[in-house]
Amino acid sequence: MNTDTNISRKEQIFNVSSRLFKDKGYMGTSMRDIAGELDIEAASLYSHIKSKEEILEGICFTKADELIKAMDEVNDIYFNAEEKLRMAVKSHVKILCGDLNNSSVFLHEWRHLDKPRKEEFKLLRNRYEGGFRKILQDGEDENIFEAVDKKFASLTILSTLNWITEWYKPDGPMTPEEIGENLCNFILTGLKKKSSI
Amino acid sequence: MNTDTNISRKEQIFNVSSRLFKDKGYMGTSMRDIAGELDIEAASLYSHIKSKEEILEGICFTKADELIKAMDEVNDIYFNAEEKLRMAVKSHVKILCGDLNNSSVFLHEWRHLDKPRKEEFKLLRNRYEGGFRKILQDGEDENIFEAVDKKFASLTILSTLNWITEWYKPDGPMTPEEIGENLCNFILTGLKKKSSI
DNA sequence: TAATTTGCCTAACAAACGTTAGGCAAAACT
DNA sequence: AGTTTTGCCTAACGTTTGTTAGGCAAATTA
Repeated sequence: MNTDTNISRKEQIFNVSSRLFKDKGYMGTSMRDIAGELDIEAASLYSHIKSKEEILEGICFTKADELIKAMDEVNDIYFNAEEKLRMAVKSHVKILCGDLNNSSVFLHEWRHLDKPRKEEFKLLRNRYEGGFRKILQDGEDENIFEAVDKKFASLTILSTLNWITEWYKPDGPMTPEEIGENLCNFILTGLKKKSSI
Repeated sequence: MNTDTNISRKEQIFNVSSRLFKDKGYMGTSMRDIAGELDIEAASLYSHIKSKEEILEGICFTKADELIKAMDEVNDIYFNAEEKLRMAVKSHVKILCGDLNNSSVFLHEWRHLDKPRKEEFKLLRNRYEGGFRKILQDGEDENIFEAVDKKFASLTILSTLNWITEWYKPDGPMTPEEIGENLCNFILTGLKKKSSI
């Protein structure tokens, strides 16, 4: 029945939680809901975790780290801005699509973190967005991208990418790679200097 | 102090609620929170409304109607696809920016509607998205847009537009009209046939 | 002026919430 | 073998939740 037979109970709790948080929201999901999915009592969860917030924290910060790490790699490996942007977009899409539940929680439920952790999270997120801003700036310096407002453009790009979690279905007609490819083209047609087409 | 002095208490409740729902989510906002903002007791709210859900319903469906009505108008007035798309995008941005709180609730909190109302809502939303799909199809038929997957493209467009509510500030440097204009250009560069540039 | 409606109040409700305490059997170690 | 640890249990806690009942003064209507 449960295919998660060889992963720890703690991981099971996180998996179940991220699914429920995605579907009903952090605030709409009770400890009893989570426990119910695992056929145990709510109180039993506390043998494995410290609090409900710990689950949300774990999900949000793990995902943030994953994205930031991927962005750092892109900046290490590639040199020209177009290539960087292509790879950044693709790995963003890949990370999101590969883990829809956690990604959705990362994108929408972080605001229910308590005050200090929330500020910490926003710093991380801004650092990640900064990665995109920098790539856009590089492209402008290299004279291959239009001069655009970096904040505006990076948020527009991310908005396009993030909405994927709302409609992407793993068994749908497009693979994450194809989606990434399409979105890249869409974004780059808007960004590239017309003279270079 | 309260500039809402000549609007009904019911409207005040809706206004306050949409702000709180946006900031803390529907599930994170209690009737006592709402009442507190109006300096009355939670029980007093029930002189004006039937339930908490009624507030959420009101916000979500009012906004949905507003958007659908605007889309119908666009299709009535304009004829060629590019013009239609420009106007659809602009009125979408205008409606969102003109009422950030309600828009944000409309976009993110609808899933907390109860079962039957939620299904009803999803139908409306799909009808609205259908408006965009149709415009894209028109453009393809008129031979001015690239042939693209309509569902994919319309969702990509909407994702770009909807993210506005996350960062747009009424006192920021750009007006909703300018934003709409920029986003139109961004989207249309990606869509228009290269031969027609 | 009398009657009615409006808009708030206090008090309370049952249910659901996150979490703690203490216990107990089975599994894991020494 | 005896000891410790693990992972669950039941029971309960204090709080917060949406909502109802009933009352009462001020505003509105007749």
